[in-house]
Amino acid sequence: MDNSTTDLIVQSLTKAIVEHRLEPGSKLAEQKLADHFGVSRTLIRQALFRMSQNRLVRMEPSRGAFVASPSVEEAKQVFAVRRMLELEMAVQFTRAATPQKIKTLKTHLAREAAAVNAHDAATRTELLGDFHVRIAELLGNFVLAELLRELISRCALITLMYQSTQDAECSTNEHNAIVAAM
Amino acid sequence: MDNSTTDLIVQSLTKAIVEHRLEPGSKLAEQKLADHFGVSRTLIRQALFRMSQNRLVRMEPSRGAFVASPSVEEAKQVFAVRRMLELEMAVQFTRAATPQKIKTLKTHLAREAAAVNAHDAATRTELLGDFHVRIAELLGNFVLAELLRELISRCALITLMYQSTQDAECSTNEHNAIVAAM
DNA sequence: ATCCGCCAAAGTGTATACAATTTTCGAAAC
DNA sequence: GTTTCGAAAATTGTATACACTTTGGCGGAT
Repeated sequence: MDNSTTDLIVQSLTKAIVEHRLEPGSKLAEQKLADHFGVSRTLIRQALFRMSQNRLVRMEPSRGAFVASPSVEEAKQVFAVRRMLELEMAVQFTRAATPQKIKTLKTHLAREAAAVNAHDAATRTELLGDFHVRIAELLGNFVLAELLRELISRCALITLMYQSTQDAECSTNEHNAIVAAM
Repeated sequence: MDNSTTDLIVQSLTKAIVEHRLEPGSKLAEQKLADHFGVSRTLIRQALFRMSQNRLVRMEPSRGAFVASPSVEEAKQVFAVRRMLELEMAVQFTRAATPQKIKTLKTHLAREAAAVNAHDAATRTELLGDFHVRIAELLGNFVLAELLRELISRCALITLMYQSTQDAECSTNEHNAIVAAM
């Protein structure tokens, strides 16, 4: 089946949510989105359906789709899972690391640094998350990489929601420390 | 939005795949399924779409949906992720365990044993997987629990595919050992 | 002024229609 | 006998239609 168009819509909406252009809790009316993207409701529904599966969107029966607004409790759990995976992943990576692989990570860190210097918050956040996805890929575990990507999207939404109260995200400095330790 | 009907279809198909009534690689024609379930293709497509997200179904553009047949490589990766999570989870649980919680697990083990004695392979497999989901729930992390459930479905499909070559699943004995160690 | 019921408007849920693509199968060519 | 071509049939992808539910507001009763 061809879901390339749906994919584009998912990506576009995901980006909008993660970049906070769509606020948590706001309604995602199907017809409005359909008009906006110039497609029928069918494709919009598919996209919303998918996004409700990775929890960026919440759907209520007969009431429609809304940008997810995870509770504090759920937020903690998502972070806990992410931490679990990334911790164990770091351990495994230090065992499997080769100079070549470490070099790849260092290249990534350089890009992070560039984004920080350019005060480009959007790509900075993106790269901060990608760091861990990259490690999963270097471990050769693409299943893990994909799972992480999903978790990271959820985390991005959460950090934006609770920005003021919580700032637990990995910093570029921490990433540098991790790579240095290998 | 109401997806209760779709949910039923997903559950039914998932069960069929995990119980090996639908072989990996076999075609899932929309109209046939629609007739079988007595609904329109719309709902079938939603169900297949969802199942392709948790990788029990693979979809090819313009060619349709097929029961997934993960490669050996992917199988290893899925197991690796599952092992990572369950390992770290066990560690955390031993720290957070209370007599009450251990008792809950023991009850679960009793049910596992019953299924083994009754030679009920289907519920046995189900309970073997549920053991870890239960631990996640006892940890209070429902996000983790749900993630695990998904991974376990994938694992079930994989073990059925490679049954002859690989038998790496946790046994009831191992579960007993884990609980005893707490 | 507030509350209740009712109707219109808007929105969702499912089915169906239709275009586009793939598959199937038979006949012709080699 | 095998391969190749092409048209019919089947299947997928998207749009649209329609029934049903929710929402919002207006008028009247209290």
